[in-house]
Amino acid sequence: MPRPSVQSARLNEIVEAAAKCVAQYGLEGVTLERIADETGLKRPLIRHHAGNREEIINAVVTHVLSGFGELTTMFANALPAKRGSYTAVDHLFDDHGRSDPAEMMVFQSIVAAADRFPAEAEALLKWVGDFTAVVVEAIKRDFPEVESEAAEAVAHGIVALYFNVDSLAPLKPPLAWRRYAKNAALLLLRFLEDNAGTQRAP
Amino acid sequence: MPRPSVQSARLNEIVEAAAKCVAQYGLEGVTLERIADETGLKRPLIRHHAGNREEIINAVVTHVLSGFGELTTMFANALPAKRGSYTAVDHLFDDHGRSDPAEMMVFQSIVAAADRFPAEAEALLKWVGDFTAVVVEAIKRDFPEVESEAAEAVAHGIVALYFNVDSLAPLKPPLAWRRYAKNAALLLLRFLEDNAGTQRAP
DNA sequence: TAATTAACTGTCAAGAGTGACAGTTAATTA
DNA sequence: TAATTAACTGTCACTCTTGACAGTTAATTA
Repeated sequence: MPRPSVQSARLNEIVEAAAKCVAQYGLEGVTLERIADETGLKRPLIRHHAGNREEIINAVVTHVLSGFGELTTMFANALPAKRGSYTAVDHLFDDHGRSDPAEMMVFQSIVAAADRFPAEAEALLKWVGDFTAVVVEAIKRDFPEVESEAAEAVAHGIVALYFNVDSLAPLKPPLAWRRYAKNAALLLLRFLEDNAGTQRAP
Repeated sequence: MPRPSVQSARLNEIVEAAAKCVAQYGLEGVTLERIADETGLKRPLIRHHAGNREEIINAVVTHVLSGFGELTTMFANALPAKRGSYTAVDHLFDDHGRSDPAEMMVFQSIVAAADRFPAEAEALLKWVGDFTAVVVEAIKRDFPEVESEAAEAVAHGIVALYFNVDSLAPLKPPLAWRRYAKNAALLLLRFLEDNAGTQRAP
């Protein structure tokens, strides 16, 4: 008999809006007023649904972190058993399956505030490791003879190129830069192609 | 006969302190109080020497940007005529000649705020292009026969790896990651070594 | 040593943001 | 249609930050 609750839906709206604020202004730039403007809701309502400023910031951070977690599993599942490393590169550097640009900026904000958010920073580091590990696994499936060190180097290179493209996106870099990044990633795989089983120290 | 002025020295201190604040808290997190704490000066003195909040933020941004400019020329000058590309990788991935970690965080803050600082964002983009161009030139000197597209891809890859290592530094990643990054950079150069003059499309 | 001028301090008013709460509106069901 | 409960609004007090300015201290030279 009560009025139906929209709490969870509103909470989601609010967290998404707060994420946009974090992306633009950083963690310190999150104000209830900005969230209110972004959502079209009145400021006191923001607090009613999502708690105080600190709770909202925590919610954004955990939301983004869990989003990253999902991204990793989706990414891992999208890789076929053979030539998975090439599929990975396609996924990462074609618009297909890109991450939300705002999320990447939240990522950077947490990194910058690592001192004040040690637990979150650690989770983020773990995520980067897990994400890279997915690429490493794909590489090892495709190139079973490759040395672990080389597989790690290539995987880290691919992930670094991906992060870089995404994190520079707000600067609106020339389109060619994305192509260069993808080509560089492919060059790293080419090395494995040409040297699998016959590595020397790099 | 007046008391000697320390204006310029103080201004420098203040801008450096403000840069630290930007690194930790983002552009929105810069407060005169934090700068005062960082420098040990009283808040009103901050304003006396460096102007109001907005002017200080602008000063930080231009200071960091010009620092990047210097970094580029120093970097370019440090590269010998032959095997300059390898020297570049050594410089970028060994502690030698690293950039101030705070500056990298300011970089990220400006990127995030690109909408509100279009001119600064453009300058930053130009800087990234210039910095990459230095690597491209070194590559072309070392591998004169290489296709331009491949040289760009390798240079972008090396720079991306460098940016990535620096921007993740606050997370205190495992030491191995830096080695992986350097190895990936070297693998990119290896590709040029093995394929100079006999390139096919990647 | 006295004049001069810059460095520095204390303090207050104005503005922005947060937190809290009373009160109003609206949707559902008995 | 009346009761119930959640969504929503208006507003006030408190805190934090900025901007401003009067006043004090200190170093240099005439």
